[in-house]
Amino acid sequence: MAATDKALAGLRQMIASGELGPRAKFPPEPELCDHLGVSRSSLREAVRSLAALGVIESRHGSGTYVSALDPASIISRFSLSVELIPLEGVLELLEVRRVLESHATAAAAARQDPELAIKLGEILDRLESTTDATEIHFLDAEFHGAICSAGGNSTVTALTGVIRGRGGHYRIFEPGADFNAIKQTSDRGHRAILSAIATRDPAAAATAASAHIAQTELWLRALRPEPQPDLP
Amino acid sequence: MAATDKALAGLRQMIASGELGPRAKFPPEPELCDHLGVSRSSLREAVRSLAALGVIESRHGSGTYVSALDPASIISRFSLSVELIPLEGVLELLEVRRVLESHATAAAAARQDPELAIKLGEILDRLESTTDATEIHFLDAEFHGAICSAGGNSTVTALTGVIRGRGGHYRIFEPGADFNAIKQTSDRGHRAILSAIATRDPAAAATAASAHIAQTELWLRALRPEPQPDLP
DNA sequence: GACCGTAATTGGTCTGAGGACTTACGCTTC
DNA sequence: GAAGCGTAAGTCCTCAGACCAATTACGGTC
Repeated sequence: MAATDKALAGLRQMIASGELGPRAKFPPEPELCDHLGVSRSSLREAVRSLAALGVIESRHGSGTYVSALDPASIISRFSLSVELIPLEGVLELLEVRRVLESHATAAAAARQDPELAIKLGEILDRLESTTDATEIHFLDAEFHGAICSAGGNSTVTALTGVIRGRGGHYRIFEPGADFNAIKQTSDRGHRAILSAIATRDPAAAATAASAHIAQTELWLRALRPEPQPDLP
Repeated sequence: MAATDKALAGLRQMIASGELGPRAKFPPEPELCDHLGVSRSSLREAVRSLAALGVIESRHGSGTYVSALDPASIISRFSLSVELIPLEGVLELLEVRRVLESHATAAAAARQDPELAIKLGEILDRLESTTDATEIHFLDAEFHGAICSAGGNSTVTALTGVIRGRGGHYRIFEPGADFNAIKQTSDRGHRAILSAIATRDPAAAATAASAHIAQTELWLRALRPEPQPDLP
């Protein structure tokens, strides 16, 4: 077995066996090297692998720790890879988002939280009064994110958030020929979702959310140009 | 900016900008080090990070390549981290599986593929005639996996597969007090799903799948003992 | 008891060397 | 001329040692 793989397996086993629970601290690197029987380079590469997956966190000068191991933060790490997926793959991901977010929107509507509808209304007021692509993207994420949070499953919120972030790299809302038509359709979709939530109608909320995201899928299918995400 | 982060950003940018497409080959390590301005150690740690996320593949003696970048294979990489999530988190994940697999099962029922029903029936015949925990787990995965595949979205298949793999580490089907009752309930659930698919009733299929997975959630809530997954 | 500076601990980075695997090329052979 | 084979080049993998940077812990000072 290769050195790095051996280290990787050893580290995972330490967590899986319960020897180290969430937020627990690993022994210092030299000690781990001795315990796992690999060099420091190989150990560090293994640690990096698990850190990329959100399982481990290294803090300079402090130590190496097991992460909180909650699904939401682990899923958030996917954005690093999902943002690189080409358009064809994004369409498959959007179906996942449509199904999950439709479910979450229905749950949000069933929750009967009056403050949610007020908050969403404020977001939409701002969203409808702007034409700046960046701000549109931000407010759209805030709107859908708030609904998913109200749905009560943080894993769903994280997963839909990652997918939404990827789709956002395709500039649907760039000022252009169809900009006004697309923006109006999008705004109407948002209002339909809010209306269903405000009237506490889960079925209507699910349908509205599903239709709204399906519309996004259609737009993405229409614009097949090359992706050009800006990375930090 | 830290060296490894600089290398990580550089590598991602090479892919995101389109300079390197799926399956493209990276320059040799020394060349990349020079281009990115970091040492080989830092570069290799960055490569390991992206490899863990399924974005990059290193082949010993050959070179470093961009992966196929398809959503299914990237999502499959999640199993490395999802398998370490504690029980509380698994319950949230199971809700995701319930929603997605319910959707996929409905889609499979709508597909009207006679061979699918035959194949599923054979799997259930074998599943109902065994009491071996390992074989039960394997056949259960085969049954649900075949249905998801028929649903037509490989991302959904990969995602539900990862979650199912995690839940499987909790030994619901260990011979014990409630073994017979649980097994019979599970078998009935599978038959209900198959029946809905065979009669091409998407709504019934969705309901049956949802109920079946919801039942699994109940069982997992009931057994709160420590997780003990066996890792390779 | 609170504050602060120093020392110890720990992860981050770089360099250099040799080993292991894959691939490509040229040679031999039929 | 084509197939098989062995060698050589290319490339990633692993190890070792040294030094840097950030955090933490300790002791002294006020």
